[in-house]
Amino acid sequence: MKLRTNLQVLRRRAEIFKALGHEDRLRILDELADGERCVCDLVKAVGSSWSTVSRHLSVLKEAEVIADDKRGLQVFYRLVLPCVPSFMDCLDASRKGESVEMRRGCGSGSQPSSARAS
Amino acid sequence: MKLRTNLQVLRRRAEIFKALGHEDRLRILDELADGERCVCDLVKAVGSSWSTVSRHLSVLKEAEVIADDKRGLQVFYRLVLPCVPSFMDCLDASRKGESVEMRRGCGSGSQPSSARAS
DNA sequence: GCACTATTTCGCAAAACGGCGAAATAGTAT
DNA sequence: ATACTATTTCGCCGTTTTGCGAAATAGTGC
Repeated sequence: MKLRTNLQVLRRRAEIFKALGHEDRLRILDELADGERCVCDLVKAVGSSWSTVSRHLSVLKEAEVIADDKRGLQVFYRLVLPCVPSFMDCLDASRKGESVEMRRGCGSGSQPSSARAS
Repeated sequence: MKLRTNLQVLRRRAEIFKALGHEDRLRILDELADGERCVCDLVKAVGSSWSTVSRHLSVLKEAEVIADDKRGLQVFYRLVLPCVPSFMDCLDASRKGESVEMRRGCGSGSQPSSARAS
């Protein structure tokens, strides 16, 4: 019998998931998985306007998924939430339609990590 | 040098994150973490109208985070995405303001799992 | 100070989302 | 078929999110 998770915790989780719930923001995280990047790099990677990318970054930062670091004229962003990359790998393992059904064992370290590259 | 993740994969991930990005839907998943539940139970747990809860369920089902099972008059839902619960635990470990900074080791099996109960 | 570059904030319009009650659907029983 | 229960779908409407260009801000060099 597990106790019900309290509202604050649920809200915090939802904030993170909302921040992650956008294709372009996931593209940004994909870039940051390799190490920090300046906004200029991320603008190139995403392909939207500076203002749009900047807003995506502020959403991720507000949720504390990423953090920034100003150096000179540039601002560098880096991934801060530790569990994101391995969770992504687990999600990718459950491609839509392929029926996973509570298979355990996802979540730790580095999975085979297929599904890369177009 | 990691290759860029392709668009389809990003879209699939975003769909899942969007589905998870709502307080009430996380409450539903919290209930389902204990085992399957009929819609009536979930309506009680969430505290919104049937139509609203039903829509939340359809969002989660469409994203294949949960699956349903009709038995008689009732519909039972169950969790289907294996990595969700452990990811939640990792998220909870990074409470806002507490600075996690790339600490690895989240993601596998069952963490101490604090943050339960109001 | 002025010019220049990198980035964020603002203000707007379009699209997506969330919640509700009413109506529709489906299963069971009589 | 009718009645009853469990659940989903629909239509409306208010709120939030998104994307953009323009303007604002911040850091550097002269």
